[in-house]
Amino acid sequence: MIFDNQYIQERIKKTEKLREEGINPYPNQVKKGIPSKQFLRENEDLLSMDAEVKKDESREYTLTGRIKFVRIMGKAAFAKIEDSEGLVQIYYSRDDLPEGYYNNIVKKLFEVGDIIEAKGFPFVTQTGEITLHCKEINIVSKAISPLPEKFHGLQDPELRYRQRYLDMIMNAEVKETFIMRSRIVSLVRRFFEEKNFLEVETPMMHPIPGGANARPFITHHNALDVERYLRIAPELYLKRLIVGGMEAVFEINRNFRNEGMDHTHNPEFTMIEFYWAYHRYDDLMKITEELFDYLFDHLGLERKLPYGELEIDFSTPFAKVPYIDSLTTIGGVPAEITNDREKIVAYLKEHKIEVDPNLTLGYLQAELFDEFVEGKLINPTYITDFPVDISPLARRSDENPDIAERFELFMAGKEIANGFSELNDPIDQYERFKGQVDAKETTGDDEAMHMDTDYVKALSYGMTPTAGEGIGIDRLVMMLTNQHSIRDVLLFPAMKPEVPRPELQPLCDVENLCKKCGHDVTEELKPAKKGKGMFCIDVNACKERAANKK
RNA sequence: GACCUAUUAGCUCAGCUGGUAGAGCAACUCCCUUUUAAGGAGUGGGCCCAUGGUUCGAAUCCAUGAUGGGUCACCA
Repeated sequence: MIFDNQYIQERIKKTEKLREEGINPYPNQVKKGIPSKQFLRENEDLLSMDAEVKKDESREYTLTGRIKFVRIMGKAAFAKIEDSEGLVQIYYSRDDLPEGYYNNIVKKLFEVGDIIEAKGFPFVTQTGEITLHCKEINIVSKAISPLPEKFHGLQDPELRYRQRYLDMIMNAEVKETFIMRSRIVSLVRRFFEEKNFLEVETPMMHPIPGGANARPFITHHNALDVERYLRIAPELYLKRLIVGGMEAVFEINRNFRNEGMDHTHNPEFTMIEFYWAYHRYDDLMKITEELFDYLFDHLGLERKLPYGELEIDFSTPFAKVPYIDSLTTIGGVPAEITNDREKIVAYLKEHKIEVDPNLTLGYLQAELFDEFVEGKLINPTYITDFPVDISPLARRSDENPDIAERFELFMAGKEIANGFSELNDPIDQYERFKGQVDAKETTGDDEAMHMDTDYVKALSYGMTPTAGEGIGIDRLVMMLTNQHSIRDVLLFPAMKPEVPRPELQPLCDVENLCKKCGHDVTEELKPAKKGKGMFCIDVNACKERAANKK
């Protein structure tokens, strides 16, 4: 049973006791009191009051919050209660409350973890803390589970993620990160709205997974009796909207990828994707820099932020390095190798990286990039002009058909954004999908894209030249809040299921005799392992008895 | 997926080379009308992650598994 813990039982008894006293432990008609910070601010003047006891009994306040500390000193007590803004101290004593209420109710039945309402007037304690002197205290919600230890709080990361609400109660700074996250999302949304982008919502359940290279989650639609795939990216739907005549759209929402989990990957994660007709990929790089400036200005952040041991300089414009150049200038790969498939395979082998030698040049270059370049990109850097064969949805460069008009933005060694001029040639798109389907077959790449003829059909009606980009919101938040695990920027990160403990089996009957010597004084025996019998506690005496038996 | 590491009271943690479990906070019973992680006196509380193995004896040693964390690999 989930309530069989002794501490919970104690608290349930107190809850019953409240009911017996005619007090509802879960009342419904409670209004939020004055915010804690406002209470402290409005009574700051008491601090400079020229009086022996600094107080103002004419002011009346109601505070509501969760009890975090209680200090009882006989007939008077202090407690700290916490609301969403922070802690505030209250004081209550026997003689200020109705007859018997202090001794029998507040002192006995209210405890750390409970949410209460306190009414009274402000005063300043001897140590100079603005405190509410209570004339009335009421229960708002009784907690029957105890809170973790008050000083160390909740440390165990597993419990912090599984019981995030407890983490939030105990670790105030957690809330700060999520407040930042909310502000960032809000500002991103506002930025694009101010640029006259239209926010749209496209399907989360796709008949064909598309828009990225990733394995999807599969679900089933009963009425239609068809498989549906949770979306891995909204890209292909957003571009259908461009075909339909929308010229600037964006969507901020979840993508789902059925892949491994680690400190930068969660099965569901948040992206913004935006599409901008009559623009090209270099416009995207400009607007992305604008977005960062907008965020930093509105969040009041310094342009140089710490990220663990690193310092990241977010000053715009960001560095720009063409993909192939980056292999040499940043990755240190000799230039004569980077365009030769066999040399790349050999070079990778030298560095103890095994690859499928059937991979195309672009994929092999991607191996080089992932291995030698990505981790070294600390300050925000655009890597531009990607190989076409790893960019199946991007438009070819007019100058070089092997290169796509595509960039990715990296910082702290991690990819944050990916954007390109969109491929709007339906025939070329059809061929590229076919290339992906072939890759699926030849190299067994189960993350390669599927043929989406419906999308090609949409393109066949003509799509304006368009540029589109996706920005990983979770990773962006990590960068701006100096968090190193995606789990720390997700309120409820994905976790493996908790395995319930099997019910304890009753101990089978064991003779109360020592297995060695036959001694039968129960107090002098102790059980070995379950079902394995009893043994003497006094080993020497046992040996003696065993010897005598013979 | 590989390797390393952790799992002991509600929480935070001790527990060495095997001898049968400890502290602080929290809880319970008292004392205490300006405390700040309040203080003082006392009491109760443990499937030592699970299952096997070694052993007279395992929280401790070994194996396997579960879950968490870390490193790497995979992955846009």
